[in-house]
Amino acid sequence: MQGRVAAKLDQEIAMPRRAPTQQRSRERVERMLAAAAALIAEQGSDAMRMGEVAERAGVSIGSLYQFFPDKRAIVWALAERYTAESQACISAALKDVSDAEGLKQAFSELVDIYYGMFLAEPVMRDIWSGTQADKALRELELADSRANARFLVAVLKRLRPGADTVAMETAALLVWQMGEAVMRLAISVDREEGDRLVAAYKRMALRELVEG
Amino acid sequence: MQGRVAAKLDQEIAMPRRAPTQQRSRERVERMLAAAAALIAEQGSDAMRMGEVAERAGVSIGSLYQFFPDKRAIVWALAERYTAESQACISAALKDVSDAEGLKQAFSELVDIYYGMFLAEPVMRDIWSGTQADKALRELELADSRANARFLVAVLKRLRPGADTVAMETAALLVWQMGEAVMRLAISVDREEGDRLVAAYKRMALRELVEG
DNA sequence: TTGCAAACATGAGGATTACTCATATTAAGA
DNA sequence: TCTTAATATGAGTAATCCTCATGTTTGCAA
Repeated sequence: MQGRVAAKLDQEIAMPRRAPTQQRSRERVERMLAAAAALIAEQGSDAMRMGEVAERAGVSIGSLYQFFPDKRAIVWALAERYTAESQACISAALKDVSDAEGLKQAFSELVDIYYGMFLAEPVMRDIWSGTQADKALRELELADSRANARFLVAVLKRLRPGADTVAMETAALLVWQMGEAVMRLAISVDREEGDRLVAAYKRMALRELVEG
Repeated sequence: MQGRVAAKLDQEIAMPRRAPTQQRSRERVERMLAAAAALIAEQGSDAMRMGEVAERAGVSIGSLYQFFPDKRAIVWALAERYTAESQACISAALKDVSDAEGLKQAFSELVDIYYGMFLAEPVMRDIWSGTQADKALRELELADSRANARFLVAVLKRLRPGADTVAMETAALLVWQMGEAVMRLAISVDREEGDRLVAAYKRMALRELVEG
């Protein structure tokens, strides 16, 4: 992304400049996000132009900047929604796992769901592909991975009560971040190889999680 | 990165617009790359300004564009040098490996060297952190991973002559790309956790490579 | 109902920056 | 020495993010 924006060396977390309080403005903010998502789906977030977002949302450029301090903040807001959704999903899937077989099943399903989302959701794919270049997004992804790792650690503690907690936390975080990397890789090669890579990752991660 | 450049939807591979043939211009190109590297080390490649690169290299902005079609091309040229260097290093380290113990030792050393480079080389760190956002760089990294994976596969074939080649290739590529991801993660958390993550990755990858 | 403050809306314009191009200069071969 | 291709220059172009002065609407208390 972004000329001016990137020049700012202090990449502070991008938050809404002003939270919309009225019904009218809340709807307008929704339209802005929807327009941004559509444009990202069409051309990618780098090619997304603020003027185009405003136009498509039916608002002025000024209104856009009333609620989003800069371009990154829009992408961040979309990313945050995705992480919130997926965290809920992951938490639910792992909540009741109590044995190795259950973990295998749940983890395998989660990976498939994630892979499917990466394949099908251009917006998500674009955002998480560009993650590494943006500090705020990188931090969001890391926080997300840590949260997901905690769900995994909870399961692991039930499976292997005796094992070292720090080692478990390390393994869980590793497994999760590797997963993100594998997804990015898998969607950038042809489908067949992508499938193989995801399957291999699944096997590898499960071995690590189950056997320690 | 960057306004105009990013807007170009056809992200063709960035190659020197004109190869310097005279001694004079070759030296100037070297100065440009050195200036770019210095600026990236200081502020990161996003904050690197073309005008600043030219000024620091002691050339005009026009000369810069004589040899590099755009900003990405400069970063790409630097990245390419790093991959060429590291590939030579990896090839050498794996060339004479013939048993599991040797693989463990060689792989472990390579990971340590890589990790050390990520920690110590701000330019390399910056470039590979931003990799995902730039198609040309992503392709370079993938090509690099594939090349390195081939070295690994050669070793694996010696270790386990009977095993499935495609599975080996998948595992090797996976291990390598995961390694890149782990390095990026490791340098973005505190040193202690980073060390733990790298160690866990090493163990995990070796188990996959040795045991299949 | 009315008045008022705060929230919201607007878009022309400022500022930055990647990149071009017409022109001038230098090197290399005939 | 002459000619041509390579190289050098930097003021100017275009694209785009973001600001801000000004106008409008909403919620609410008197």
